[in-house]
Amino acid sequence: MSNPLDQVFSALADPTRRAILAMLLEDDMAVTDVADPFPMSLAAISKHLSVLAEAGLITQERRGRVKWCKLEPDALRTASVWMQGFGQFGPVDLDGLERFLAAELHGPDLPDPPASFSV
Amino acid sequence: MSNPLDQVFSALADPTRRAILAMLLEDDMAVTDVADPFPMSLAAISKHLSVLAEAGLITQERRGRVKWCKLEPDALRTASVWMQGFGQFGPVDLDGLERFLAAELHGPDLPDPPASFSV
DNA sequence: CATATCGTCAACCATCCGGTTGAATATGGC
DNA sequence: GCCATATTCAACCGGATGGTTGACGATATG
Repeated sequence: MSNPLDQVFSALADPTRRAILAMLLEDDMAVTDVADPFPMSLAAISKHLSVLAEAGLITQERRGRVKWCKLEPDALRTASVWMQGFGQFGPVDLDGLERFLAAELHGPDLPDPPASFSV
Repeated sequence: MSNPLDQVFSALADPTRRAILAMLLEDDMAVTDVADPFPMSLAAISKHLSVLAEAGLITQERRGRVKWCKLEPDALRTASVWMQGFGQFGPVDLDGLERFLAAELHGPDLPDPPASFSV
């Protein structure tokens, strides 16, 4: 699965990983802190972070004994460009955003992380 | 996996399915014709089409004994909106497009479908 | 009616995925 | 040196995925 689009899309296909990205949008975080709001083991989150890192969606820098995770939003660009081949999804489609949030918010499953960001 | 973002992203995570979408961008097609360029069974393609349909990325309409597959690019909008939360990937990022195509074209694996569209 | 075409269904298989647990490997602080 | 903290590793498990094959139900066509 070396294809970068494969990696990016399949990384994004998991709600836990999308939630992690949303958290990192607010600030860089240590692995332990990323794991905190999730109802699963630290090892599981560590694996999720590896997937995100291999897709290029985050980078991880070890400083001391803590490993800092940093969002790399540029990695979304290839995927975004690919999708744009199917129509123009302008950056400010507020209509679509509204419908999307409406559909999503009384939605599922996930824990409770940072709020304000849809998973 | 009822979450629509889960469905869309994981549908997009497979290169065969992305290739199918690219083919349907040019024209509606019957299942058999979709399957033609791929080195796998008709049943396999039929399953891929089901995945795409459940994600809302295509619709299928049976007319006579042939089932026509039609692209539904609107389904990409929720995913696109989600990604836009991470930065502004405007609809015309030609710089990114160029890098992306360069990286992709001497790329992988897939059969030979319609060309002109990166998988 | 007989036959060919279109597409799905069902069973099966190998592999991947998301999770667990427990042990192991740093590194930091006292 | 000793203990706690931060993170990964390794083995395991159940369920999803992507593919195969063969049989089947519809729909055209001669």
